Amino acid sequence: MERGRGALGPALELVHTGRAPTRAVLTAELGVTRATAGAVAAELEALGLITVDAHPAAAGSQGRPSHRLSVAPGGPVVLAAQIHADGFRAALVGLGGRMVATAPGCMTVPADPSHIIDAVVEAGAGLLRETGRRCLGAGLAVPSAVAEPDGTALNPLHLSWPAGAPVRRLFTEALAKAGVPGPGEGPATGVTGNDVNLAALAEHRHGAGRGARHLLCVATGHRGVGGALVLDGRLHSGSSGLALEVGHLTVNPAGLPCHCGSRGCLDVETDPLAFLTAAGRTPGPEVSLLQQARDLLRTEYADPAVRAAAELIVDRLGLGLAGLVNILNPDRIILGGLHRALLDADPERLRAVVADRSLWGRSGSVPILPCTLDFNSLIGAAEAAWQPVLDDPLTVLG
Amino acid sequence: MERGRGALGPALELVHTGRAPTRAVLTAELGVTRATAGAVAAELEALGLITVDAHPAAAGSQGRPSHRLSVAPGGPVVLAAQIHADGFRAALVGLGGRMVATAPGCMTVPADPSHIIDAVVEAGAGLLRETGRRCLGAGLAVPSAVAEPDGTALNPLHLSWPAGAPVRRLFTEALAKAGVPGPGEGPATGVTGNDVNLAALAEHRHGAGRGARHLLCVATGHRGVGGALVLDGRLHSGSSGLALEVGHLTVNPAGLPCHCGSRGCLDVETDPLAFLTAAGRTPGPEVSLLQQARDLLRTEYADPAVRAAAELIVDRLGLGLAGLVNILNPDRIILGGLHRALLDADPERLRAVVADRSLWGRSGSVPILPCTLDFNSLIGAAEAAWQPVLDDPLTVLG
DNA sequence: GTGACTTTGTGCCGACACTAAACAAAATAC
DNA sequence: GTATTTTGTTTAGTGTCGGCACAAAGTCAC
Repeated sequence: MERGRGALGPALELVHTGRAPTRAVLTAELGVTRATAGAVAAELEALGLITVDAHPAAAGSQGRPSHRLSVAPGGPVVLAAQIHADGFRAALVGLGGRMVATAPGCMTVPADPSHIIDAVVEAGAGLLRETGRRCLGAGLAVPSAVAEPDGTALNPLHLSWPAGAPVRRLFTEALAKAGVPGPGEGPATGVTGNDVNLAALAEHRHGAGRGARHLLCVATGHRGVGGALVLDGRLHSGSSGLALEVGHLTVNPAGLPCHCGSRGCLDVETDPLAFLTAAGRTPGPEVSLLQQARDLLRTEYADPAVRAAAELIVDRLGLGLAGLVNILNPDRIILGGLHRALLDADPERLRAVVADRSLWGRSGSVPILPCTLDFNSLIGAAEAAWQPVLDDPLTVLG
Repeated sequence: MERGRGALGPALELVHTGRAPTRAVLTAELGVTRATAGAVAAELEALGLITVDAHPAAAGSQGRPSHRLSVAPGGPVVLAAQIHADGFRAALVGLGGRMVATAPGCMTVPADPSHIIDAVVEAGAGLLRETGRRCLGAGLAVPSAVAEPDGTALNPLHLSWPAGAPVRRLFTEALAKAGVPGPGEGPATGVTGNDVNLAALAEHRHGAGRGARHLLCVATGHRGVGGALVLDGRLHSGSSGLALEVGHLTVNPAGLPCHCGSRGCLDVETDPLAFLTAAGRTPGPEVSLLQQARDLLRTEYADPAVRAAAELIVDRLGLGLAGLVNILNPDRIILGGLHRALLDADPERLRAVVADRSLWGRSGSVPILPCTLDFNSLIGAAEAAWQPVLDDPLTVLG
């Protein structure tokens, strides 16, 4: 008597995000009867996705103690991959955002995207062979806007890739070449997305964005600024995957010219290079601009010139965030990269600027938080790969 | 043998928006079997919401001709109300966006919002008494941002209302006072929203926005600029109803100061007053600014000064729209008010500016269309009032 | 016209996800 | 030790929908 197919996906997502620690909570969250929740949990356990503790946890409260629901420790995984300016990283990620195995691979990124995509997939496939875990999908994060439905990288700025590189196709081909299995008998099909978008998804599921209904993420990488919006738990990437290109909001009308044709864009006014320049430093070639900017902020914040530069960047960032608040009206903002470091250095200043410059900020200001997840783009790539399973476990696992 | 409760809402919405002219199309659109679609149609007919033609329409194509599905002509209605700078308007609106009866009431708007809300509701209640139609809900459009979940009007700019007027409460109280019945036994509860938001909803259901998945609307009233976004058929109004306050995007860094503290905002650079000023006209007090701007554009577009002013405003509007395209990535843009008139005057110029200044505009540009619906805010208020019925007809009607 | 074909609509049955309600289990409360 | 509270399971039943066969109403070919 197998019951609960319709509620299976939502139930798995609740356990996955840690919002259903017991069957009793699951019952309440799903809005179904105890019988249904029990059947659903039993079926997810039979599928090998979750485990139900044999012995109830320490009671503490009144009534029959409940058995703990958790993600199955030895359960299936997805292959997660990330490509960034300094190289790549591959990992196996289980449900609950758990990193099961990682293969950091630092190297210079070649101009031919297929080489590095092959390499990162091969690294992931190696992890699969070592661990022997079942693989249900694969996701890749790239530092570029990814156009839908083509799956092409439009502006791989930090990489020396050609614009329009067909990253999804290359990823899927690499998965087939490396023999990475999908949920069925065929090879896995690769999910590919922008790194900031995927990081936002990860933060929403497992990090500082939990529980937000309208989550805005803004982050700097090495150059430029990326944005992402998670609406009701789903990534909003626009009609062709190109939404939240927030880098060209005007934040300094008299500012630097930008390649977009305007001046004083968020992109060129708040990225690591802008900060280093404002502080009067000439960036060196040894480590990444982001690293140099972070180091400067950490070690020399007492220096008035550094502090003034930070405040200048914060003011401009605040102007940009205020513009986004007026347009998107999020209930939470999460910052990553250099912006996160700037928030940590002086949280009040940024919050004050945003509240002052957004239309309704004075009545009820938006919480602005640092991101909390390590490797959030990587975890986000895994989240995207898990999505089909979370939507309909039975069809995928059958 | 009542079947098809789950698909009832989607089916009604398909008939309501004219996307399901026959049961065969309904079957395909719902993705169910013919049996289910037939049962659903029968139940909606039994509820008095739709009619199924007794005789099949002229065949034309091969196979058995299908019976026509349409909105029930004498079916229930909702009370729709709109308040604008020049007064108010009330109407009864049936399914399909059909205006069944209207009561235009022009007058000056008093500083006390409850007076005019009482008046517009009383006008609507009069229509209900005259026609004897069953009323299932009520919606009100106001020219102000409406904060959620409070239902207060934050910036009733064109009206002399106090900021923060509790319009939803006043509306609901007026409905009770006037004895407007809701779907159950109690009085109707009023739905209240910003006029541009509601207009966007109406255009999406019955106008130029049909079929768009990510629809952006931008419109000028008399002063300022409003925006709205319809995502997958649902209005996106942000976490507290304040999204798409697009008026403070910077479109002219050296421009006029704005009350928001910045300069050159879309609000002050592209509204009717900006156009009249740019054309060297001093606006008179006799008709509304919007009317004067439209008249000038229609009658004197040949005048080089007027044409240059129009092009200036179009260029600035294009810059603002390009910024929104970068952030929202819509698949269609609809313009209303003066912006609509400017688009009509020179469609190519605006499209070119948006394509040129948006990041990905050159590869695939966004269609920009004029709005097509008369009284779209009013119809939108009705749409919002119909929403509970469209979501779950059985619960509302019993 | 007549028959073949195409498309639409309906009746019947079964699958199945879920509810309802009674029962059972395991803790705390007094 | 008994009552109470909360959790979990069993059983029966309900309602929605898919599958399938059949019927209806047109066009097309000749």
